[in-house]
Amino acid sequence: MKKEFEKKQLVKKSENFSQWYIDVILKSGLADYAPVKGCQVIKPYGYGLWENIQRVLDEKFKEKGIKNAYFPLFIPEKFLKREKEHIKGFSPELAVVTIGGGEELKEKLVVRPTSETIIYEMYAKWIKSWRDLPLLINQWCNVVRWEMRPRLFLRTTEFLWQEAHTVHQTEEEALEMVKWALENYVNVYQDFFAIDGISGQKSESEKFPGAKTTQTFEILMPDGKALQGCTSHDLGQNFAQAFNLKFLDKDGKEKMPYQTCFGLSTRCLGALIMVHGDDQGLILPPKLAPIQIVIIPILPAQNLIQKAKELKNVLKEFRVEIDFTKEHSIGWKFNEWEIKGVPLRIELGQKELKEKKATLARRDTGQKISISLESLENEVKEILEAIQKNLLERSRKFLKENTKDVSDYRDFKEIMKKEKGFIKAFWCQNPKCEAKIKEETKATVRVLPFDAPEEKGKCIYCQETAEKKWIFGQAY
RNA sequence: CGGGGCGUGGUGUAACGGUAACAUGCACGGUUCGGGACCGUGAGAUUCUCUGGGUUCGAAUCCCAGCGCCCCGACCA
Repeated sequence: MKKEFEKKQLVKKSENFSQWYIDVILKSGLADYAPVKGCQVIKPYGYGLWENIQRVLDEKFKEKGIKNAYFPLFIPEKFLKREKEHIKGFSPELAVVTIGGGEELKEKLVVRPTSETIIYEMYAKWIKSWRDLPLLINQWCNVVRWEMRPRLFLRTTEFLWQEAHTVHQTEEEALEMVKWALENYVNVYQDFFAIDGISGQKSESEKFPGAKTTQTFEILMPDGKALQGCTSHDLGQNFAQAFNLKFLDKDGKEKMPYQTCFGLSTRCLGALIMVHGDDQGLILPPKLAPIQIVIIPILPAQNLIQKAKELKNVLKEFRVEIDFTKEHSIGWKFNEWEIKGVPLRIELGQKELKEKKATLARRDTGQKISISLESLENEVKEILEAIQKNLLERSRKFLKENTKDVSDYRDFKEIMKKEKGFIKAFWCQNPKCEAKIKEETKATVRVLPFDAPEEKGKCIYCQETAEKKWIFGQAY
């Protein structure tokens, strides 16, 4: 009896983090393993989360004038080869179609790992005049990258994302877009995911293959490892050159435009799961939760069900679900909805009904509060906001507590061996030091924070002169 | 690609070389329900234990080969 009971429990987050991560995804119904290695099925509950993220981002893109379009899944291999860095970066992880309709293809087709090349091939055709710029297009799609070591959400062979590709007349305008895109992501992470991180620039070795510079938002996971939350790239004229993008400017001269691209993938769900979840399961921030409130009638009594329906109506501005099921005990239901991470639970029993009250249970703190039914709507609103805020604060606190200023390489090694986390340290920007540090500590340069002050210091590794402190961490 | 683990009802497991069992889940009926309740009935492996060989009177079990998945590394805008 006891044994079976325990089997249904999750592994403790603190005891076996990676097993907990898998358990919580499978048991909460976010996703399931697919029959193909490295591939997963995103189940309705997980897809609901993704849809909420899509909705938020899509709205912001449209406000900015970015329009959605769709480009093909297959990319002629030769397109990818046009930009040297690009093909070098992606070739190890490409899936390639060699047979079509039963016949060997003369020109192999790559299943897109990202769509720069096929999109820019089209852009070259569409852009003629300065009047065609800026060209601001986004697509929601799937991409395939044949990674050796897949992990649910974090690195699946096929994943979903959004990739925006913009073309501008001037470099200033392109840089403004790169900045806007990153800030937009950061805002979404903070306001909706309730996750804080560090935004800044990638090192030469870590940037996107083919980009001039890459900006990113680095998030710290509870196990001390870092996760890149999104990317925003300044492509300069690299691809414009490779794909022969030109336009006639107002002055009648033919010019080469400047490009950017930026993306966010379903990997962000991995961050969401890890950052907020606890031993009981997921904890979803109210703004993204597919179900914000679950109402549980303690008994399947008619008057309780009736009341639950009334309450749902009162709370119609929220995403509410009533648990009508009769099969399970109340304890079972509580646990089930906790695994699913629903931010707020409303318990409704005869006791509450008699007192014209409801019992509210917060998922983030476990706290139970008795609320008068009359003021329910306002109270619920406030509590959901409080949960959202609390989650962000927790994330901030964790980030702060686990970002350490280090000047001695011995300390650096020690920290990376034990608790990990972010390390702030001077780096001379020599790739050799970067490589050595990675070899010796598994940590890589994650990001140069935008707010890093100009200072005088010595590289943590080689002791040569360095001007900025970079953030190091072990990456997912 | 290296190391490890595992392939048996949907899931988790069991079975000395002797002819697949238990739990859970599922379906139906009933009793329950304030933190993972219970009773009864039933379906579900089924050319039976991932595939292909071998040993044997007899293989889920032993041997060989392969395949697959998971975990840990290496790799990874």
